[in-house]
Amino acid sequence: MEKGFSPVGLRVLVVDDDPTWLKILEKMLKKCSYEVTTCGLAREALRLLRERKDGFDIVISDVNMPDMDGFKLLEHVGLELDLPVIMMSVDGETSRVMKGVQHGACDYLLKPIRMKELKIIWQHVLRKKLQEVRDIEGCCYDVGADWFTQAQFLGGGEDVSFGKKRKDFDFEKKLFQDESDQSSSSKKARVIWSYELHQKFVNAVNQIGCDHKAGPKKILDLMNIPWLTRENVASHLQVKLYPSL
DNA sequence: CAGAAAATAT
DNA sequence: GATATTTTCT
Repeated sequence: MEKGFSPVGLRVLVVDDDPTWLKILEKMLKKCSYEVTTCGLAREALRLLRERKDGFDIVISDVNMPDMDGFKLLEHVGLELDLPVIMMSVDGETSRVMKGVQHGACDYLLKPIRMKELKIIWQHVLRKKLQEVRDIEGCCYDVGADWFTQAQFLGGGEDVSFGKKRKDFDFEKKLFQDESDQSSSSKKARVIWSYELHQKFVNAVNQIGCDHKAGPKKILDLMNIPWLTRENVASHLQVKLYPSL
């Protein structure tokens, strides 16, 4: 077991596409005397992690990022590096939290995040290390298929009435699909058109001017946002230009 | 590739 | 249930 484990200097990698949160988290984490590294792109994070194997102790990542689903990142990290990963998002939607945990997140934080919560994240690092020791010492786990029963229980948790077997079944079906199908290739993350982003959009449209045709392609180029797709712009354009339809 | 419309997700 | 965003189809 680690003799002198200390939360001080814990190497934390923070991943969030929102630069504001990145700054805030960095500041908070540093106050906790952690060593902080931040990055705004999931891919970048993955690159850093691969580049400096054993260079971080824990990862804190936002769930929905435009360039890559946070779950995918979580999966890769857990698989390739076996580091504890904490997921975070603004909403506490049950299905997503569940998904995060199922995919190996050691914790799920809700924004806004408080110091209190960050101060104790080192426990996950320690816990993981202790767990590894146990595993090595040969402790057998009964990997019973109880999760299925539990999922059923959780699924019906919000609606505890009988006679809804059909619905429950569908729910389980979805869970299964999550586990198998897209386990490696997650769905496209939704783009959140923040004021800032919309601003860039408008800017681009203006730059193109009234004389030229402001097609999604050109707008996209002018916005110069790496992870944004033409479709994203197209749909946004559709709504902003023909609000009534 | 652009635009409309249908499908989903939040 | 309304709204926001994605996917599908022409």
